[in-house]
Amino acid sequence: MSEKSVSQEHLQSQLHAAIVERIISGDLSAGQRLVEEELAQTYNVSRTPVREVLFALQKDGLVERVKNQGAKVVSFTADDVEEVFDVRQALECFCIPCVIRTVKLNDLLELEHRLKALDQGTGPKWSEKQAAVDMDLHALIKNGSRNRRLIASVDRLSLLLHSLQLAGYRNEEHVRQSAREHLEIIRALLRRDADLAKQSLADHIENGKRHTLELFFARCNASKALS
Amino acid sequence: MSEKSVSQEHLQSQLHAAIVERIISGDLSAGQRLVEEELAQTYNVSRTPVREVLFALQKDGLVERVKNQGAKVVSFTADDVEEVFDVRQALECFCIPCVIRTVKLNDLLELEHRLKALDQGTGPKWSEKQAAVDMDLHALIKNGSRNRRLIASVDRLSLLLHSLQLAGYRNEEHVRQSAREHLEIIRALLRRDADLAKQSLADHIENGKRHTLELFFARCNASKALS
DNA sequence: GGTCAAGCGATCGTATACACTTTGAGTGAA
DNA sequence: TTCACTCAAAGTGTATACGATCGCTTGACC
Repeated sequence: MSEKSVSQEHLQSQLHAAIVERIISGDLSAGQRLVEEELAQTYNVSRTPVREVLFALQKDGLVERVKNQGAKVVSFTADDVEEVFDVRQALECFCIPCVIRTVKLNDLLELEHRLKALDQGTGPKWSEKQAAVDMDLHALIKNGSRNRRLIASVDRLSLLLHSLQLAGYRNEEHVRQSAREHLEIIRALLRRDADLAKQSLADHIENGKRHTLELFFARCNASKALS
Repeated sequence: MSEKSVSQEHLQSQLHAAIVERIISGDLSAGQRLVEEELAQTYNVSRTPVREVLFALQKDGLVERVKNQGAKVVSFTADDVEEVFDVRQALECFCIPCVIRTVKLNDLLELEHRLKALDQGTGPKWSEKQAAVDMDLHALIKNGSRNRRLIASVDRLSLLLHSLQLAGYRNEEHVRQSAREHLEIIRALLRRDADLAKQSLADHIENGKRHTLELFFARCNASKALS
């Protein structure tokens, strides 16, 4: 009540955001138990809203709950990573025909322009800008579906990947390859070539999966080495 | 405590099942308010588990909740129906390549056999048997993906359709057409022809969407006529 | 007569209290 | 030593109580 500035609006929303943030930032690591009473004290609330937030996080796939045993942050396996990427591929590729019908030419051209501008230069915020293009392109695709359920599903999957710090990081070679793939997708869309765009997007997501799995295994081995 | 026989196992699970059942059976109709205290009294429990169940149902997409205003059974629009079918199409078609790799020949042949047996005869439980084949074929496809997240997503979507009593019912002409489409899909799978199987499945789901929308509009007009 | 604000009831959000389940450490006997 | 059992501690599941919010009605004022 004292340090919190905007404690007006729905404890649960704040709590949810706070805990998601802690999971995504890695402050709460995979497998860690989430004891209701502890969280309640941490945030100066009762167990009731904490329980409901844990419930929501379970449905989001960020925590696992076992009856009478409580909740813990999910631990992903390599299979999980594959599954998430595959579902994402299924959904995003499905968007393509609708995207081709509904996308605004200017949006595509702008993305293409930003990509070309980034092609040579390696300015200060180069990789952040690349990541921004990546996000915008994928947003353009999923939003192009005009299907709120599909959009929500893709967002859930993205959240899962973020929660594992398995999104975002790429080494320069990966980023460059990714950029080339983005350009292919955009050009296929510009040509209204649905099949090519689908194929390019599928390849792109498949590569993303491969890179993520490498990162995943690298981390696994790192943590094994510690023990 | 008195009339309930097996009140041992987790109130929430029982409650969840009970309320889902009431929504699917139509006992709780679209748009109907779900007041926590009422439900609590109906089932002789406190508001606490009721709240958590409503929370879960919201995440399942079966009820809508507005802060400080409570929950009500979702009302579907035609757009919602389209969205659900489209996502299902995206997911199930994506399964095909994996299905072709992993499916057991006998399972396909058995389905084909059952379909052929149903082709002419119009025995007593004819349409139930057709519906069973339908379910088994779609189960075979989604399970063939070996992707638990994808399977869970498809199941959620099916639950949504069931909740609107928009699944299951078909007139004889629809059922016959559906059976023909099933046969096409199975034959494409038997030939290991992924593209053809995808196309057949996509067409099949598209037709299902059309029939469901007809049913949906028929019901809308019927309820308009009442008012 | 219409409009807007205060009051009221219904209902939700949160806090607290109690009951039940699970876990694991400790004890005693084979 | 090992196994089985007991029992306490930790933590979840459920019930109840209280405070907060929203929509509707009422009544005064324009």
